[in-house]
Amino acid sequence: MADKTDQPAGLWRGGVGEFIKAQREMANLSLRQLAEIAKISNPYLSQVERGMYKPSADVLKSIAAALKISAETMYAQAGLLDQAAAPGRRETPEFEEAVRNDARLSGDQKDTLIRIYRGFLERA
Amino acid sequence: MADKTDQPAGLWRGGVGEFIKAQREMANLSLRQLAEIAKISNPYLSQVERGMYKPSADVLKSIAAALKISAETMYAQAGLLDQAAAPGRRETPEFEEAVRNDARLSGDQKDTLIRIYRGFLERA
DNA sequence: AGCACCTGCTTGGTATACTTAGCACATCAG
DNA sequence: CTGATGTGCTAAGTATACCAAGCAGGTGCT
Repeated sequence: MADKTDQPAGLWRGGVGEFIKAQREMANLSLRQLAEIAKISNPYLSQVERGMYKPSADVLKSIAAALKISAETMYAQAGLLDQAAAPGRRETPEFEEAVRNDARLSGDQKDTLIRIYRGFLERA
Repeated sequence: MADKTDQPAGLWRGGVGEFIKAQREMANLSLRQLAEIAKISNPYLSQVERGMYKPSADVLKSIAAALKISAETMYAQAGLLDQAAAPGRRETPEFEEAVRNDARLSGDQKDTLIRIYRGFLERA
């Protein structure tokens, strides 16, 4: 929670709003049109675009769908996905990513596997 | 917003809570421990685990980090990243596939990692 | 002049995400 | 048997995400 992107309260410096507004204008949609498609109220969308509120993931997903953008791109813009996930995709840390994403492993088990793995790499 | 996953109010049928609880127990963390790491209150985490509240993306991200799970995995479990996904996006990397594709590992090392991995899975 | 229909914004309220204080039951040390 | 410390949970309050109603300005049409 205590991220560098967090503002004390009430106001939020988000680039999400600007991003949404830019995408909306590029799609030639009015506030009310986009709000209706995304099933949110138009005043709220207005406030979101101006960075007064930090929309929930549900709303972000809904807006993304209305704008025909992937939810991932939206979350990335909102700073909810620490890694840049857009087009270009890296492939270096295959192993550790696979371990971290494996829901069947416990935290300790993940640490163990990664420790062994790194040990192997150092021996080369 | 008016998704199929939405319940009228107050209660939510989400599998996220169960998922979080399972991951927390696999990591041998108490409610308070995880709550402190994730910087949320422990009663709230309790309620989230029992599906009484639908946590915001911030909280999900924070919990995911505390559990050493990728935020994407978390969002997917929460139903916030459904199928559409990004165009060029690859499937989730499987552990054994990642090991076999890792050119920096020797054959023996690959076998060792996979053997340990399978041992971990059997313990569940 | 009007009226109709856009545009985005403000106001005031409701719903819900989230917190702080504290309860009830367990386990272990003295 | 106490007291200390652990577990998860309830209750009551605060903060904020979100909505419905309505206002002010712009454009066009008759």
